[in-house]
Amino acid sequence: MHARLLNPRGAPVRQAGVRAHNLALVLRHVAGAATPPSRAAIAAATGLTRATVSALVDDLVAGTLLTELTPAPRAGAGRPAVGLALSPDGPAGLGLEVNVDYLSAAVVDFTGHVRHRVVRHLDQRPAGADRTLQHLSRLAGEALTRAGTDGLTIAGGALAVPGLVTGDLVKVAPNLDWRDVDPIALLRRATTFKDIPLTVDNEANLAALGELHATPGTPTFVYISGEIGIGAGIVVDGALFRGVRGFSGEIGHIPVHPDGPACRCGARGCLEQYAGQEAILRAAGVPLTGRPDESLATLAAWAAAGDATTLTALAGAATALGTAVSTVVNLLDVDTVILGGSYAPLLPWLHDGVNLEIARRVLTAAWTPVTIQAATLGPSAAVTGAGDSVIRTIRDDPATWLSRR
Amino acid sequence: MHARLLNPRGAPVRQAGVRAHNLALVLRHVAGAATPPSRAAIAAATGLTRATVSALVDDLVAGTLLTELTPAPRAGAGRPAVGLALSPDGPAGLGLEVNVDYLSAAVVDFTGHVRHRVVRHLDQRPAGADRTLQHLSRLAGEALTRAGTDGLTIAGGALAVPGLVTGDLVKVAPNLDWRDVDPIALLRRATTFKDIPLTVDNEANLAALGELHATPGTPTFVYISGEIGIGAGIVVDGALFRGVRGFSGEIGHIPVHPDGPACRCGARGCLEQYAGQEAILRAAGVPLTGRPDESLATLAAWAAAGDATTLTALAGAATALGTAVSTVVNLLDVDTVILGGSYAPLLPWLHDGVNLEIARRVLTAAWTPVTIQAATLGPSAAVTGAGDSVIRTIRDDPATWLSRR
DNA sequence: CCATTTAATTCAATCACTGAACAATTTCGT
DNA sequence: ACGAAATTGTTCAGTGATTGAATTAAATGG
Repeated sequence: MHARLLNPRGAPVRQAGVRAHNLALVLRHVAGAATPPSRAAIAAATGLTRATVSALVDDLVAGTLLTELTPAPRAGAGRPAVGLALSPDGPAGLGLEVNVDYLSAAVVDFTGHVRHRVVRHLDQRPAGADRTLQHLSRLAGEALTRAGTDGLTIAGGALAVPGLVTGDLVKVAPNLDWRDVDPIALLRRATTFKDIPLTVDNEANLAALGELHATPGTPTFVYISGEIGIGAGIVVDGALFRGVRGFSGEIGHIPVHPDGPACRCGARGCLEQYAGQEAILRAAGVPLTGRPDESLATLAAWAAAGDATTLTALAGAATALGTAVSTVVNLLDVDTVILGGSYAPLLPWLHDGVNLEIARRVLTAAWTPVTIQAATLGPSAAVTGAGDSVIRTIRDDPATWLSRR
Repeated sequence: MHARLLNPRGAPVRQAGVRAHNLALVLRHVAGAATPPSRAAIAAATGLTRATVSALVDDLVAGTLLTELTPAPRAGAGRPAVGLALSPDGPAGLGLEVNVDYLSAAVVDFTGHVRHRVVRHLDQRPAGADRTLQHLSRLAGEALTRAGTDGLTIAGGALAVPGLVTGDLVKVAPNLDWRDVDPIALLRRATTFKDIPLTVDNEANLAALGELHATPGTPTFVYISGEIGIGAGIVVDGALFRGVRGFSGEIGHIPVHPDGPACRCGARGCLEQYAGQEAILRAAGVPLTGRPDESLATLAAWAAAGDATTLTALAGAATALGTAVSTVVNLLDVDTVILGGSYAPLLPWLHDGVNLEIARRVLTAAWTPVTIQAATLGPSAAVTGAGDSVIRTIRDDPATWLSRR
């Protein structure tokens, strides 16, 4: 039984590649361990020899990715083990988010903890990409100076956008009215981002990554983000499934009733028309104040009070959502669906309806019970996931990071 | 820029792993080359040195995976290159297929060519798993003796089944009326399969693999198999997407009209009710003789003759299929859809309807044109794919094969 | 017929991991 | 209190795979 090395597209592998792999292996083990493991424990768990692990750990400690803890009081005889843990002083990631009614920035340290987070609630629709990103730059500046006083090094930044992203380009963000925007170019005008590498991704994708790391033990799931639009992030075996161009997860435009009401996208009967935030609010009769967060609070309050119209509205949304989720499960055979965005607080009223549809429509429901759960990160999932995604690239491939310093 | 080694689940990597990877790299390059490359050409293309490539090629030739061709007449000066090609005498794969109205076995050699193929048309529904697999054993015996006279070594076998497969167990094959069948155990009763490793997989999955290798250059697509049921094989970046338990691709039970006619699965309005073989034949008024192949031929003939009822039936199926395909594309962002099974010969009458729905319903259709094409392998896609899947495991990881001989 | 050119092999050097021996540090038993 | 036992971590020679330069092999061309 020997390990298989899979290098996605035909690149040769030299000895350095072995080292790169094993560095990642050790780092992953430390990150996933319940309690700070010793070098010997890592060796036992990974199958590497203690000698090799020592050498690898030395490299990782020198690169500030790992820290040695003070020897813990140990049970039994023997030299006390020095525990190893991810270094809180290691490289940190900057998460950025542009959304319809707020901007946000966050600093996530190498252990995955959110060290700083700033939010500005403000309708971004009238501003336009240019001013919005200028505003975001200032917000990011605040977060970065705070990170600086902590002595953190920022390894990179990731921007979450509610729209279709290919590469680093935003093709369309319908609710922001963006088209073919290059947000990195616009952000780089600020001196704050002189030499920080930046990436852009869809909001649901990054939120899904955030949830992935917030709930270890569920490496395969679909995250559904219910905002004004409905997006999904598909995570398979701990990795985002992006599709050929990066446009995967457009669950909001799955046809639920092919001849249903017209959708903004030009088609008819899309999921958004039944389970989108605005559709639910309208069906429940909640007055649209222009502040989605307030309207949503009202909806939840009415539902909690048992208002019949509201409950009917939510039941309808749940059925439509359940139909779409059934489609997803039939196609992808995922066993976990995480409901995020505005769905998270509404889950108590959605849960049964969604489950009923799944029981009806998913062919394999009998053998593969599907778990529906609320997102744990709440509204900050996307920024957190964005910051997290930066440090994940280092965690997944520490060798390149170490060689660059 | 150095290569990343990713080992899916934390196994350590030693030098032998490097060799394993580079063996696969060389083999893949030879397999994908338009014309038999020399050692020097491989070195140039892969980035390895000529010395290394020589060593690797020697191993592969010794293991009968590669053969040296007689030096080709070369243009220009210099020592003539000896071309390298996949060996037709290398390990071969046995493909097996159980379907509703036929059994089939095929031998695929290491180059991917089908060397032998046998088919028995016979309704399997009354037989039951036990007798069906006994019958298949005999059929496989024929193919294997023929392979033996060719001097081929059979490395393993794969069985295609129209049903839900987890691991090596068939949970359900509705149209065969199988439940919790262990086909490998039943096949192993025959001495034919004394020590050949066997696997089982869904028919659409294996057909998709067959198409993958028959149409190089399309590493990401969805293969839709229109038989009595409708299944799909999802191929992403050259690999099957199986889902958590292996139940992915159940496209036949995507809800098209959630309140539509009842389906065998217990739900309502599943795709199968609109675009399944029986639904189309019924709508077109083709008499059901019990021989699906004959009925299908009649349908095609009537369509070609311009029969109005038939054309309406096909248009309806196309719309439903297009709705389901739109869902798939919205979710997975694939750019190619391959229609196989009974859909392949009907494509001329389905094409426009499917495309129309995609244009309407796929949000990103403007930037990601979706190609709809007919399967190239025809009805033998699954057996071929099954045989192919065996030699693919060797091609993807020649090192383990070499070490086992 | 010899210079040129391209292909393939040989061989010392390098790099990462292994395995065994060793050093370090603690607990346990008497 | 002290040595035996246990456990962690390091050192070092050995092994396997790749590199790179030198060498051998086999053709063309003037």
